[in-house]
Parts: sequence; C-alpha cells; structure tokens
Amino acid sequence: MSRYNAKVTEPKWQAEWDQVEAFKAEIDPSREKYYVLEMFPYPSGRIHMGHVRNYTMGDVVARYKSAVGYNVLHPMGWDAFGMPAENAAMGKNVHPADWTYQNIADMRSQLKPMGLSIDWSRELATCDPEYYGQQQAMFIDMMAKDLVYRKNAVVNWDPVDMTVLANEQVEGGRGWRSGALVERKELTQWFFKISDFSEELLAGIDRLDQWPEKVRTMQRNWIGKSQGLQFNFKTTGAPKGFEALEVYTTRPDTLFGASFAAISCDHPLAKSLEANNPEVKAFNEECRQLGTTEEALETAEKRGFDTGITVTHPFNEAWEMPVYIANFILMGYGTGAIFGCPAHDQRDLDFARKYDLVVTPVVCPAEQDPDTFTIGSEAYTGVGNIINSRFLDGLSIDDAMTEVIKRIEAAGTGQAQTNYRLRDWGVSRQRYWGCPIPVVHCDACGVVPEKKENLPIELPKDVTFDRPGNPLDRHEGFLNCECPACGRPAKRETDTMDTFVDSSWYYARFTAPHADTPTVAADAEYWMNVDQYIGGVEHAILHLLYSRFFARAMNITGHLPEAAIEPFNALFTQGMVCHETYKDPDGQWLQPDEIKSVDGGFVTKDGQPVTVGPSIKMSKSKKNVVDPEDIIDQYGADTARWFVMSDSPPERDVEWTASGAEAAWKHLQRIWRLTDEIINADTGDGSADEAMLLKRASHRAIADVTAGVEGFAFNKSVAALYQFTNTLAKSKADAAAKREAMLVMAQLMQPMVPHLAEEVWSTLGGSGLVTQALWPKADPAMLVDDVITMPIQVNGKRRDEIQVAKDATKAEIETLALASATVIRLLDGAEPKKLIVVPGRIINVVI
RNA sequence: GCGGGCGUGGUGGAAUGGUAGACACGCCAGACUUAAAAUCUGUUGGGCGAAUGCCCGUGGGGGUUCAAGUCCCCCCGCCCGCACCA
Repeated sequence: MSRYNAKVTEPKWQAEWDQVEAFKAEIDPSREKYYVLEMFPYPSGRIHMGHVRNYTMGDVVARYKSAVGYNVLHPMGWDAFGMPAENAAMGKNVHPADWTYQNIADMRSQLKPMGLSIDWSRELATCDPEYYGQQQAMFIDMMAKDLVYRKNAVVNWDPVDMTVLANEQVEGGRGWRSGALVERKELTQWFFKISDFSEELLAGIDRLDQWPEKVRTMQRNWIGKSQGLQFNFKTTGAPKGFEALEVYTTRPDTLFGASFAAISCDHPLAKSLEANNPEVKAFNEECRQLGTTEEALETAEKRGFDTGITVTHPFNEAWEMPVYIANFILMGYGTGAIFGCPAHDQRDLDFARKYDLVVTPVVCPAEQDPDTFTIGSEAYTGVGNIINSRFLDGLSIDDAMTEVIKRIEAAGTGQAQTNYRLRDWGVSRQRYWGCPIPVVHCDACGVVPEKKENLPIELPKDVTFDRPGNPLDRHEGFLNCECPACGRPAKRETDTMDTFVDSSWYYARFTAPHADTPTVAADAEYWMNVDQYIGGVEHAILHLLYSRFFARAMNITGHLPEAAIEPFNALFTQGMVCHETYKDPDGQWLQPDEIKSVDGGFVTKDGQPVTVGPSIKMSKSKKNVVDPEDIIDQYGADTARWFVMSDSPPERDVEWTASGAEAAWKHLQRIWRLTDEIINADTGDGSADEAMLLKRASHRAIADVTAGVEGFAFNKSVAALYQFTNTLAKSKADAAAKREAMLVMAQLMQPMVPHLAEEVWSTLGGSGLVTQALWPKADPAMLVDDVITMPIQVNGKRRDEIQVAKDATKAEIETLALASATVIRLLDGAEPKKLIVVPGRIINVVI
C-alpha cells in the first residue's frame, strides 16, 4: 500500500490548478459573483499560524462558493508601507523598499504551498507606485470635493528622532524608540473630513446586519453620538474677550443643580489666564503631564484651580458660581467647558466634595420623598422627577430637558447640540516609507494639488537613514519642483499618508488592480461589494471605519458606485491561534521544539524541568510559536489546514497542540488508506442494505458539511467528515458503493484539504478536477430513515425508546409508547395524565 | 464605571425548548508484533448496584414549561473592548 506523500502530491496539484487557471477571476455577467477577502497581511517576512487560520477560512469559503456555482473573486495583496521597514533601514542598514520586497517574496513563497485558491494575477502591494499613484489621484479628487483640509494640530513629537509619534508609540511619556521625553507640538497637518460623515457612518451601522454585534457596538461607541445643550454663561471677572463661557451638557434638566463651572487646562480661557499667572501655569502644566499615562487617569484625584472668575446662572441673575480649571475636563470634547451638577454626576460629586461645594439634588427617584432625599458619596444618575428646580418641578427628565432647551433657545444664549466623539482623521506622517501626499507649496499660489499627469509622485530611492527625521525633508531632488499652477519653482510636500489610508481602499483596487485609474466602473460595478470579509477583531474600529468612510469618499469622487458605500456585506472576525508557554528553571522562555515530553510532564532537551504556562496568543516574545513552514514541511499544507479548521469554532481562539496536528495528519492518512483499500481490495459483502446505509450516510454528510460551511462553523463540518469517515471505514458495502461514498467525501473535504481531495478524486476516477466539480446536493428523502428511534420520557425523564416507522401517525406512536414495558411498569396500572407526542422527536408520558 | 461575550467530562468542543456530552484529543483495556511504532477493536461524566436498573449532573439560586445547557429574574466568576466624553 502506498503512503500518502503530501510533499509530492501538494505541489503536483498546485501546478495543475495553475495550468488551468482554476482561480482566475473574470467578469461573467451570466453568473452571480462572490467576493471573498481576508485582511491582507503586513509583509513582516514570515507567515504565522494566524495567517494560516485566516487564509484557510477564506479559502474554504471561496472554494465552497465556487463549487456551488458562484463566480468567485479571491485576491491577495500586501499592506506594505509602514514603520517596521524604516526601523529595519535604521537598524540593519537596508533600504525600506528592498527589505519590503524581499519580505513579500519570502512570504509569497511560504503562502503558495498552502494551496489557496487565490487569483495571483491580481496581487498588489501598497508600496508599489502602481498602487499609491492611484491613491494620490484620489487624494487630489478628494481635495476637489472638499474632503481634505489642513489645520494646526497638537502632535506627540519625539525631539531625538525628530518625528511625530502615534499615541500608541508613547510609553510613559517617552518615545518608544529614543526614550526621549515626548513634546506636544503644534504642526500643520492634513486631515480627512470623516467627521462630516459621523451621522451617516453611525446610521449605516444599522444596515450591517451580517457584521458581529460586537464590532457594530464598538463602532457606535467610537463615533460616540451625544445629544444635549450648548449654551453661554455670562462671566464676571474674566479677561477681555471671555465675557461668555460656552459649555456643553447632555443633562440640561439638571441645570438647577449646578454648583460650579469647570474648564479644561487647554481651554483658551485657561491659556489666557496662565499668561500672567504663574500659579495657573503650574497647575495647567501639571494637568497636561498627567494626561499622558492611562493609569494616572484611572487613579487621578479630581483636582481644580479656582480662577476667581464667576458665571451667572442662565435662569437666575443673582446666582453666581465659581469657575475652576479642572483636570478631568478634556478640551477635545464638547466645548472643553462644563457646568458641574454634583448630585447627578459622579465626577462632579467627587470634585464638589473635595472643594466643599453645594450638592443640590434635582432629580428624585419615584420611591423617595423629595423632602428627605439627599446625596451621599454616590451621585444619582437614574430616572425620576425634577425637584428644587422652580418651573421644572414635577417634570420628567425628558420633559425638563425639552423645557430648558426651549427657554435657552428663546433667550438666544444657546441651542440644542449633537456632538460626536469622532474627530477628523489626521493622515500626515513625517515619515519616508508611505504614500507621498501629492501637493506642492508655492510662494505665489499657496498649497496646490499636483497635476494628475505628473503622478505618481514617487518616493526617491536614494535616501539615507543615518540622521533622524524624515529623509524626504533633506532630499533636494524630491523637494524642489515646479508649481503645477504657475510653473515657478516650488517645494513639494514631504508628509506621507498614514498607512491606514492604503488599506482603506485596497478591496476596491482588487477589482481592477492594474488599471491606470483607481478603479474601473465596470469592474467595480460587477465585483463590489466584498461579500465576505474575514480578519482579526483588532481592526474592528479604525480600519473598518476608515474603509467605510473611504468608500463614501470614493463614491463622491466617482470611483465607486453608490451601492458600494458600505463595502463589506458580511464580516467575520476570527479568533487567534494560541499555544502553551514554557519556561526553564531560570525563567527563560522556551520554544515548543526545545522541550520534550517525559511521563506527563516536560523537560528541556538536557533534562532541566520545564514550567508549563497558560496557552496564549502565539508571539515571538513568549516563544510559543509554531512555524507554519515547519508544519507544512513535516506534514503538508492539508494537515495544517485541517487542524486549524477543526475543534474550535472559528470565532474563538484555537490552541495549537502537537498531538492535534498529529491527529489531523493521521486522519488524512486514514482517508488515503481507505481510498487505497477501495481500489485494491473488495472486502464488502455487496448487500443492497449496506450500500443503502452508506448512501444515506453520504447524504447526511453532505447536509452537515454544507450547513457547517454556510454557518461559518467549520469545526462542525470537520466533525461531520470524521463521522462519515468512521461510517465508511466500518461499512460492509462493496467497493463500488464505497467508491461512490469516497468520491462524495473528496468533494466535501475539498474546501479544507484540497490536495488530498484531488488525489483521492483522481485515484478513484472522478472526472476533471474536484476543485472544479459542482458541490453535491443532499437528497432530503435520504436524510430520513424508514425506521426512527424515538425516546420516551416519563415526567420529563428519559426511560425508554421505541422504533417507529417514519410515517407513523401520532395515534400509532401513542399506542406503541404505552405498550413499552418500562412505561407500563412506571404507570403501575394508572392512566397517564397527559401524553405528548412530538413526531420524529420525542414522547413524554406525564403521570 | 460603561459596553460586549462567555461559563457543559481530564481537554478542545457538540446539542431548531425535545435522548446532554456529537466529533476530536487524552487515558485505560484488548488484537496484531520477539518488541516498539503504526493500525484495528472496545471502554471512558459522577455515585449506588451482581444486574434489569436507580440517583445526581451544563458556575450558584429562583421561575416559566409536559420537557430547560437552551427562555425569564437575581447572584458569582472569567475574557475582550472603551473609558474622567460633560
């Protein structure tokens, strides 16, 4: 008997698929299309198990959809701009482009052996001028449609590396690379007007009914809509120009519970005060420093600085309240100023208790007596009726809000206001390895977009990273250019775009990846939207929100049809691949291949005891990684694919274990052995009954595997295939019947283990490629047995079971059930109180 | 604090309100073998029992129902996300 040799077989079938261009996607108006996309990888240089899981899932969907008749688009590309390339340039003295393209080549050669059904002719890399040139074209179009603007913004500035840092790159107030104290610096930056779309992006979430609820919630929270009132306090004692203080509140109903006003340390008024008051300055500085670390925020005590300024209550000329600068007010939200109502807001209460301010309850819960209701150390934020509030007394919270807004608007000192947390998207990066922003600064004409015929504005290759800062800033050839408007010498913009821009439209580019326009209408029309998008939940907010914005911007600029403004019809977020962690006696992490199993425990290769830690996401730092290349080398791609699809539901984390991988391999070998038996040894008895049993099992398997794939429960499809294999292995049917069954098996396992499926298929004489075979259909008649087993419950407890014909009537089933010896015994002569028969399901006798 | 999710054998996990534990791993036993590996067969939630059987069992407590892992209420624990958002 021949052993299945994946090393030989897998490349053979991959070559075969290539030859017939099995996965090439072409527009065919006569067929319905299906677009499957997995989030494209960053070319770090090596694929990891997370990639294997992600791309296998997508491949199962793509192969299945293709088999049921769809015209499938399943592309692959590289999210190739970004900081690691520059870090490598600085650390290893290689050019970012060389580093990146080498990594892409390496990863492609690791990915191809997986046998994914990808149309490689559509491969793209975002760092390729062919790609980012089109991105520049769209940037110019977006400028024309007023979707882009420049403004001053405060950024985290690393004075040593001379670059802007993202918030995630600031650790404890210091730059993550240089260790230098990060400065807050105002720079002119480019922004996309995503906030214009706040309401639309929020409303659109309701229609994304094939997205995980979790992701939809996260996006809603991120957009952060709140409705309230924005109004002016009249100030006393404030510097010139601050006669009014504008505040924002979502609780206008509590206006009579106000006891102070507070502003952010970054509020213009606070800044004005600090100019000639060192005490204010010191306090403000302290607040700003505190703002950087997260734990500081969590534990920070509410603190304030009394400015001596007062404000007048809008409904009572005689009511004056102090104005504080407070450390818990954020300039970035609302107006950066509030009124404090301690009774009904915990932060305000903490603050009021510390500074001994009045706490007046104005909302009284229904079960409380308004005359005795007081606030202790906890603010009351629930519902109730308004008290202590003159004309609002007795109203509900909602009615009081409406009334206050009405009166404020009538007085002309404010208006109802909807605020969003979502802010405009700053896309400027002072970095080399990104898409150059295609504009020119001209002394005469100002900021001018580059002419489209001059695109792409390519990154110059001859740059050095021996000095900190953006190499583009000191590259004369790049810097000096002609003004596109007046033709005089001008300076090119040296900011490059945030890499999130690159990934915000690649799904659209895949529909016409090599066109000389960003998209082609006919292709976008046919292929968009992405029917199934698959990726990690870590992109639940930024990438997916930016993509939703970008699709709208592309529609406005004529690059995508209206129907594609929500580009991802269905989203699936897969779990991570985890592995146990190991440490040696010195507390050093150990790789799984550095240890060996010795009666139940583990020791190092030289016999040291090993401490086994919890199973966590595979990561280099914990060394709990298994390299897909090693697995493919040892067992073949099908084994890796089978393993990551089995056991755990796709949305949950899966734990990689050596024994699990072994088990997957054994199963595939077993399939091959059974195939071998079918062609070489007819061990069956040839009875029609046995053949029928096997046929039924086939249809059962078709139904179960299909349901599993359709429902994104690949683990259940795998289980159904195991079950079918067990049945087939034990079957006494003749070789012809087994061959039929095994051909069905090959079709059903094709999406998961395509190479073995092809080998089995061709060995048994299936016609053509199983990859191109039509998916089998389950015959409903084959799913029901002639005789079914029905459990009998007595008072809800299972006591017996009976065999009944599949078309037995209720009355017949009742008679049979009451004839059961167990039922008769338990009834003990009595009449059943009730008899419930659920045909095909269960019988319950109530005594 | 807010939002979301989860809690089932030794383990990963199955179960349109209808036989809890499919399928897999692991363990144990047996067959084959000089032996091992591989393979095949069987057992495997707990308890009582010689046995037909019986009792208990899906984080805990209540409830709805002929019937609850599943639905409702309360509580406990774990995970993830966001967070001084006015």
